[in-house]
Amino acid sequence: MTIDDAPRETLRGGPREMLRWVASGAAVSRADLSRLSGLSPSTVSQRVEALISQGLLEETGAGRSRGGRRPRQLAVPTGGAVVGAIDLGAHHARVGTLDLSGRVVQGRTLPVRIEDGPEAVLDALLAEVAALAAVPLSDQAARGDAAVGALRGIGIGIPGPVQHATGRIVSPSRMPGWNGFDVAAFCAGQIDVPVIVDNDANLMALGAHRTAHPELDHAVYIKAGTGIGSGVISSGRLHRGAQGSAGDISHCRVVADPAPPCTCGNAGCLEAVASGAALVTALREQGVPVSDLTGVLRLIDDGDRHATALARQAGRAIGEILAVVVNFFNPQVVAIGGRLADCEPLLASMRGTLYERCLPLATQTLLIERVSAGQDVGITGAAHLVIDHVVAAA
Amino acid sequence: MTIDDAPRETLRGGPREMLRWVASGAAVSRADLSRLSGLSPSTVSQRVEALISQGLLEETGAGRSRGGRRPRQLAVPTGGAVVGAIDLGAHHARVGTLDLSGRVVQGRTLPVRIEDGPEAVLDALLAEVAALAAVPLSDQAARGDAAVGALRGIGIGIPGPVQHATGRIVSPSRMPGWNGFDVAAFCAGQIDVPVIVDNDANLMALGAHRTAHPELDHAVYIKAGTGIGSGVISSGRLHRGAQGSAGDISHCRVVADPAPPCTCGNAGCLEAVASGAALVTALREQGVPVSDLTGVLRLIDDGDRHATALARQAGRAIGEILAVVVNFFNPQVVAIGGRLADCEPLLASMRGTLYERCLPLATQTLLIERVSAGQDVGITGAAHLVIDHVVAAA
DNA sequence: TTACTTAGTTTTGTGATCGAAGAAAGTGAG
DNA sequence: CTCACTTTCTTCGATCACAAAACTAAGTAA
Repeated sequence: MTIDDAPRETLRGGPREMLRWVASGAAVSRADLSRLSGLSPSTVSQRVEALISQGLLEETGAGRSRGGRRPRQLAVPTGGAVVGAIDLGAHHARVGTLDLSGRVVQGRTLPVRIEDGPEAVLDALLAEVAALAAVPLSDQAARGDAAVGALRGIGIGIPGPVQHATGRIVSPSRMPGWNGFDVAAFCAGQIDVPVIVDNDANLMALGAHRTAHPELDHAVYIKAGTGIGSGVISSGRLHRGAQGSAGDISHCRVVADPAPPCTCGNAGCLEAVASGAALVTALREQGVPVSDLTGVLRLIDDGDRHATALARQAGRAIGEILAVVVNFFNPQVVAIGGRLADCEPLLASMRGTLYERCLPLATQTLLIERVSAGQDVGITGAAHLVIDHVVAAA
Repeated sequence: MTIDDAPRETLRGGPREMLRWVASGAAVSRADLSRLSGLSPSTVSQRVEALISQGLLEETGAGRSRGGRRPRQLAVPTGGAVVGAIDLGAHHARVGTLDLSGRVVQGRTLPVRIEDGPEAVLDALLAEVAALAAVPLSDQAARGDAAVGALRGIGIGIPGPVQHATGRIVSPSRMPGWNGFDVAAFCAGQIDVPVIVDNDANLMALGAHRTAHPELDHAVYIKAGTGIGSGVISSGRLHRGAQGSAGDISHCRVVADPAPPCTCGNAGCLEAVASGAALVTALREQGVPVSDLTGVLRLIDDGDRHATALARQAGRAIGEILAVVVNFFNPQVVAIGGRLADCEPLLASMRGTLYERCLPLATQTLLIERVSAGQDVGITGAAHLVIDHVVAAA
């Protein structure tokens, strides 16, 4: 099953939002929800009623009084419905199940070999999701009568350009054998739940945004790992653009001398200058024996001159592109995630370039940060995407 | 009176949209409106009733039958309420009144001297608007009993950074004496109607979008005249960003050798390379005696080698920045307006650069065009902004 | 015990919308 | 000219999301 149109939160304080408030601890009682949502107590009561009857929320006894009647505490049921999520990377995939509030129930990291082709890779990952979903209570005693382990949908993040609407992969740089593959259709054939496919950077953006800044309207999240991508939040929603390729800045040209050739056939692409893969290649060409990004990061940590210089150059390159983006889009926050986000020299140069090249008005109140949520950002975003559809439809 | 928050079209087929449909001729009867809006006939009838009673719509007899009952024709009353609009430019201002459907009733171009300071300039322009609004039927016989010439609000476009929320101007490049001036507050003191202030590029974007592509979700409009700005439409709405500075790409750095100094203190800014002002300066430095942009455009038309080369360079510079924007934002359409939009060599280089530097996926279905609406795009956009507020509030 | 707070429910009302039914005003075939 | 059928538009409940008010529940503080 493929889902093409964006979810609409018809109602202020819709079901998703309520679930999230409760799950995050922002709301514990109906009264809290009423205050948060701005809805009247009666409406909230009615809503909560509906959510409870759907098994998406449960009452867990009474809380502390604050000078009046004690609140009836609400919680997202543990062991209830879950969604599956897959965050596919260049060498590893993060797979997990999450409850309907977006909290990770189980997460696992598996090695993958992209070059084995889509069928083999996806088969293995789907099997893992199915296995996780079937035993969501592995480490807890069975409890309650809620339908245990009902898998409501799967979200998949792909490290390359995806047409979200169709679920099809389009000309990926580093995924040989995947071009044109319809991930959504394939998965739909393997497992009978809604499958939503999106770019990994988009999912990171959504996950990070919902986790760290749900209240902000406009944000840009950069994912700098083996490749470079970005996800855009506009008016609180993921902006995908006309073809679903929004945020794909990997082949924007940056000044670099010499301009390194890119897998896309051009030279001087951001990805060819500032991605993890580019750093590895560049160091090797300088005769430094590194095998992968981990090695490069270790060298930088150790203060290696060449590696650090390259990191700085990468930071400037990212900053250069990001400066245009910030001027153009004027977001409230720019956050960088991915493995390169932990590289201090890179981050520092990026920040510097950004402040130097942006309109003062645009950087005046701009937050520039690191994506804080850890290895589960991707699957969190994927889950949110699925939840947004599944719960809204409920 | 200052208006701070964005308009929300709470209702599908809201009053504005209905007015626009009727005014544009897309709808002539209630039945048409029902088909267009997807609302039930009963709802439409009720709505139309309300609009008629507010004097925003009128019935003008019966139309042709199409095999059944004849439709009762609807029209936007001529000589009814109007909004005023001012599109301030570097040397001229376009001033006009528009009816509530966004159609220009009267338009006039006045010479202005920005350097006279905000009070003098705005006083003159407001006086002109007031004069126009007082006699909206100058060339028509008085007709009907509708309140004639009721001015419902004024929209103002400023050729520099504006904090839309407050109506304050922030560090403009080419507006000496205007920095920090609160246009909205000043105007509110002079004339007692809502005043909405925005950047001129934003207004051009809104005007062009509503005129040419109201059905598209994501668009970028470039205004290339004396300066360079852009306006962004995201999800059908003007995207202003965190500080209201979104779209301000004038000080993005581009490769240029030598990098010309910019008024902002940096060098190599897009504005310093590709704006009309930059072309004039550059030609003069080459010893070509031109006094203004008109002269430059004439030289290019005449095939002057230096001027044409500069125009091409400008086109490439704009294309370079636009390529990042297109990759990042993935719009459905990019349109260029302003006086430089008629410069063929510039346009050609821009297009070329864009296709060369963008992700194929992003340009695959991308429309690249010239803004077609003429000198009234700006005031049309301004009027739409005002109407969006005024009619929605009605 | 009394007064006050906070929490949550029930009842009733409002506004936007839809759907069904019907009224108004035609066309066109026989 | 009549009858069947269309198209247009209105009227009249029914529904849905939400709010306001009144009320119950269950506490604290004095």
